[in-house]
Amino acid sequence: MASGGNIGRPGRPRSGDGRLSKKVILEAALRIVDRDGIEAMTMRRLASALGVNPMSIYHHLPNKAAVLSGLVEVVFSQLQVAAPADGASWQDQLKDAARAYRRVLRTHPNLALQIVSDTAAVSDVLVIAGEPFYQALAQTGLPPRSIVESVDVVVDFIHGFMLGEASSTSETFDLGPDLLKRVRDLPAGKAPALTRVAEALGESGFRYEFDSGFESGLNVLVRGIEAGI
Amino acid sequence: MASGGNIGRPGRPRSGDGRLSKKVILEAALRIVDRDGIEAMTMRRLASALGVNPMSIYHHLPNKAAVLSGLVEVVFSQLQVAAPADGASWQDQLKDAARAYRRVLRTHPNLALQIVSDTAAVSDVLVIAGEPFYQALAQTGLPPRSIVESVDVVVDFIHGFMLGEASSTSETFDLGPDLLKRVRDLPAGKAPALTRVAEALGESGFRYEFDSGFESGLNVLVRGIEAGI
DNA sequence: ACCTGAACACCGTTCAAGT
DNA sequence: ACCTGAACACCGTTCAAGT
Repeated sequence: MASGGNIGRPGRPRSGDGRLSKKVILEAALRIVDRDGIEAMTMRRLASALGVNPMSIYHHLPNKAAVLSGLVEVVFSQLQVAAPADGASWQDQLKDAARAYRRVLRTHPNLALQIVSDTAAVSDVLVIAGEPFYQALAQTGLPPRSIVESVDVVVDFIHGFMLGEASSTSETFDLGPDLLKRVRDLPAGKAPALTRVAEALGESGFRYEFDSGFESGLNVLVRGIEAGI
Repeated sequence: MASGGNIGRPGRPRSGDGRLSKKVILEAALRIVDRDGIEAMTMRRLASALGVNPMSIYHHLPNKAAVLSGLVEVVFSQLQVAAPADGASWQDQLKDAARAYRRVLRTHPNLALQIVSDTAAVSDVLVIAGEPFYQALAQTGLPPRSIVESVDVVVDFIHGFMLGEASSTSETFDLGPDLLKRVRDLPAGKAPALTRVAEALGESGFRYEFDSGFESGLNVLVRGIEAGI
């Protein structure tokens, strides 16, 4: 189904029949990025994954940058926010929009850096991806300018958060023991406030949970927006 | 001064005398990144900027990744927050810490992506860079766990913000006309809330100012943290 | 100890040629 | 119109050799 009426190995067009297209190229590229990381996505490896000459790709996409931008578009087009439950508060709608956005980025962690930094490619789709955020904030009664600023701070937070999350592998990022040790090795009095917090939390307390970290960030943001109304 | 008792062209050791060192290598690398961007920083170009064989660098730094991580450390070591004015509220201290952090990243915009994504290199210096944030939040009376979460949301916001700012060049990012056009080209009813905001602001209203965007983000965050006390 | 030259296994992309 | 092969100007890094 992925490549038309193809009876060969699934998902991989038999060389000769399944004509190359932007769509199949980007699908193959995304597969490489997801499996082996962004640095593995070279034009030559992409071509060989497609069973094709490296130069063939250039008939459908002008260069490597266009392939990567194309991937950003593909991923963003997958973003779907469930229509908000009718009775939901704007606070909950805003949080749902943020969670949906995070969910999409998490599906392709190896692409996160590209997504978050390829502003050109993003802004093409952002007018659609951003709608749920505007939808939620429209109900606050805030002036348009404040709505834009509120969306920005939420999106910036998500981007920053995703960078941290994407560069880690496990669900929980265990910097407890490591951080505690580093803090203790510090010249005395160099970072007293951090030291006090670290000692109070102890080893286990510093274990970072991405899910709860994300939620607590959302809480701060929502309350901050509320306070500005 | 940059390279010891050197009488040759300033800042550039005469080949032969000024022995290579991690320090001079990183200084040259940072110059390349600042001037020509991160992708221009190749081992071969770095070597030629130093007037040296490409392989010589490997005697002081194990590989290219180490050069880039080294740059992150160099930049972070420049971070200095002025000691807080004695009467300053924790809110103002937190904002000052954030502004100082942004200021450092802005000094090397071409390195922003690397800084924000090289978590390993960052965390080495973060125990020191983070202190002003902990200092400020210690005065809130929040429990240690909440302090950590508050620092995280602020830092994540700054990181996300910096990505947007670094990938733009001018002070003000003028997506007004462009965005308005794109919104109007949208299938009707596809993004009503965004459309309403965009029309209300008009072309000029959408002109994005990074400085005021950053400040309004800080305000939301500070008020959100206040509300959690 | 520090530096080098030649070499290897890659890159992205141009260009002229094939069907 | 689409695909290809050979070639160009690069990469990062290893290894053996020089001082």
